[in-house]
Amino acid sequence: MAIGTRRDSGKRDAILRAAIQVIAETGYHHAQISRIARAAGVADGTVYLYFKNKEDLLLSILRESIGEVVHQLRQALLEERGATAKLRRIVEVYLGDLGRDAKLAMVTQVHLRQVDAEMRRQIGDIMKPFYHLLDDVIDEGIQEGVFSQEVGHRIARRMIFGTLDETVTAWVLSGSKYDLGALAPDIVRVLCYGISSREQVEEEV
Amino acid sequence: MAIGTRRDSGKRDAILRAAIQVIAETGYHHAQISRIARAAGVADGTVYLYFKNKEDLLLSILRESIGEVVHQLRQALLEERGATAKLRRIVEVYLGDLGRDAKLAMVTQVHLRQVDAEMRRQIGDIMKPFYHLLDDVIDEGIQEGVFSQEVGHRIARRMIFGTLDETVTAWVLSGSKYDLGALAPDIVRVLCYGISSREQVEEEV
Amino acid sequence: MAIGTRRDSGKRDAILRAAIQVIAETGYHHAQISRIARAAGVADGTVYLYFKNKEDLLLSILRESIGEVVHQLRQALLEERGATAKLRRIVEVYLGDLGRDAKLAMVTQVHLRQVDAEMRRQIGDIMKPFYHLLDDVIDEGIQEGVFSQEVGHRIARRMIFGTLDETVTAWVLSGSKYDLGALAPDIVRVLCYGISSREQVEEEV
Amino acid sequence: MAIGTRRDSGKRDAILRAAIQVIAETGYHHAQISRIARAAGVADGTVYLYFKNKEDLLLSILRESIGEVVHQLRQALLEERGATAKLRRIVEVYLGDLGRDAKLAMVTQVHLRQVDAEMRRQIGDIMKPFYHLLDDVIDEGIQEGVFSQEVGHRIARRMIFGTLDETVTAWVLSGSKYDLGALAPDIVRVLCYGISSREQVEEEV
DNA sequence: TATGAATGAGTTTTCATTCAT
DNA sequence: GATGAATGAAAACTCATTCAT
Repeated sequence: MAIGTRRDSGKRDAILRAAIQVIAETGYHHAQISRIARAAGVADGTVYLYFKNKEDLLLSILRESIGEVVHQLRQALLEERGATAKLRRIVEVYLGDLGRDAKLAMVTQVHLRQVDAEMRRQIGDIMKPFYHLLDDVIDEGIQEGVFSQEVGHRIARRMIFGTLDETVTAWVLSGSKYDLGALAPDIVRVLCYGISSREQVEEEV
Repeated sequence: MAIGTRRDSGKRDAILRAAIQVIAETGYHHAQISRIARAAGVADGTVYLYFKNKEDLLLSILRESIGEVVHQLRQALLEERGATAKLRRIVEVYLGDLGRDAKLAMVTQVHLRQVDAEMRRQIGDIMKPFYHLLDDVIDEGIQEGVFSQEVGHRIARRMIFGTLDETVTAWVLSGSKYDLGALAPDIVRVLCYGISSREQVEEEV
Repeated sequence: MAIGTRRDSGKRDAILRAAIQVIAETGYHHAQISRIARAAGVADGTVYLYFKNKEDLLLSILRESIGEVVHQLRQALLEERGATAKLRRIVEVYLGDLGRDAKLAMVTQVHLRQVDAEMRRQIGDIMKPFYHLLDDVIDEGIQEGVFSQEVGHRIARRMIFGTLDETVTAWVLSGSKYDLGALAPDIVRVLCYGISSREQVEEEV
Repeated sequence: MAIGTRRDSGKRDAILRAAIQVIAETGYHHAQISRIARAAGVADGTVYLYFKNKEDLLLSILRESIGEVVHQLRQALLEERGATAKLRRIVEVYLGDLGRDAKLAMVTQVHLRQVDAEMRRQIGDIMKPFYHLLDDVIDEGIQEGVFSQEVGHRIARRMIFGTLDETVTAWVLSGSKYDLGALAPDIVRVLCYGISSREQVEEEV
């Protein structure tokens, strides 16, 4: 995503790209710094000129990719009116972005999880802007009256994020063979209306 | 859950229980076999009389706990009529069981993920019976006309599992302070009807 | 010295002896654990069953050799009457012991010093019993009236220890070619009467 | 001492001073060239314009400071008549100079020793002029009849140097809190007459 | 069955030194 | 003379697993 699109510090980008490549192939614990360095065309020590340590390198991948998603989302949401439209856009951008970079998705969905408690906390911090974005849209929907106020913020957010996460992980683990972005409309529908049929809902109404 | 309820081979159970304890405390990678053995009151080598290796020990924890959940669910679902009631029961039992054993939940939700791609595949295999159970209930709901046939099986299953998973993980990471089982009704509602408000749905209908 | 004379834990002694050998040959910083292990006929990991780390291994060498010297000195001093006789015995045992094991002397006099401040503090702690022994003899001499009470404890102790240390170091660095123990009588005389000639002293008296 | 007193090549002096400062604070092995360079206000590479390598930098500190001591001693000894007076002056200048620069003393007494055998040999070479100075005074004393000819040159020199060295090291390690130079008279007395009391000596005479 | 002493493979990180500018 | 980005060699320590008893 964002990584590598800027012109400055070519080596830093090269290392990040190489890291995604190598981690996607071999997993976090088997991704040796020396392999990443070789793939980036730099010496081992050069990695440490740009990243504090291996952990920092991994977190930088997440930070910059999720940062880019959040950045794109902020732009995109300016164009949308209404919480439902904004939620749709969130799902589209999230699945679209990850669906376009299977290697990055492999790293964030699978390998990034192979870390200890301390790193998980840091990952949580990095994800916060995305959570806040979701929360804001949920808030807006409740204000507008299009989202149920009976469903708590937290439950709504966890459903949305849990569904997206499970969807991307399943796509990655199955080999990234189908078009992930194409699932967006169905995902949005199920997030908004659940799995119940219309008839069922009408009856209850 | 299932672990320790049977009377045979007390050492095997002792080792499994010790493993859950030690992994919950220190994480998978820091959970040394020697520490687990000491906690179980056996020698290091004895662990290898009951489990092929450390990986097998970890998978056994998941296999037996998820196996017990599935077993309980099968019993429970016999008492329920209608797909919606069955889905409700699944959520109740799942959240109830994990909510009663925070250490086990910590292991399955957090530490179990810190493994490589090959183990992820095996975890998928272990989870299959649970997925099938979900699929059967979704099927039944579509037949009955209470679940929408427009929503695909896979998307429905991933939404349900993704939501449950994210809910349990959030509970574990926040310190298991509140009653997880108490969330079941809200979770069921959001799974069935989504986050949209009733008024919104009526309008659309 | 003490190392290897006891019958228990043959591997621990083997590792200590190998460490003295390898450190004497290559210096502390170049003495790789794997080389020490190979020289001792054990696996690398075995070293860590007996010693906490490389630093602990080095300190153990000093602790046990100086411990043995102090032990021998305590025994020997029981046989002596008078502070001068005791001082003579200290010098004899000290030079005699180190003079009999050039490799050990090389380690304690040269390589052991190549360590950081924290280890130096620990070395100081290990040397304390030896310093105390010196102090006790100096005290006794002053009581008896054979040692000058004008010379402070500390200065006396530093002269004695500084002279012994410099003597052993010079012997080691020159290749341990002569008989170190044979220097004892001259050393004792210079410690007691200094470098002044008798005539000079008489004149002043 | 000598460092920084000459007007030429300000950078060389700046680097030497910075090196003493940084080594005194962090120890030889932790004193990175980049830190020394930063403290001196020059680039890393600049250090190598003035010193062959890190080892050469360290040896230069010793060479120039001991060189200055020897130079001062040569001047001072011209003013003295008699071996005893000269020895007194040596002790005064040595303890006085080091006592005035605790950082430099820390480097020469503690950190400078943390080096390998090869550097030890070079350190020995640098110390030679000081040893020769001692030897000359001892010679003179024997000629004059004030120093005993029974005590060998080497033993006398090692006692003198060992005592001085141990005294300075103890001062440095205890935090340089007291006046080192003030110890000179007591040190001289103990070097000349040893630790024996006058009564004791008279009896023996 | 049970023990536990012994094994040995495997990798991040630092930092003195170089050299193109 | 001066810079500082880039280099790359080098080693301690952990811990899952084995196997003789």
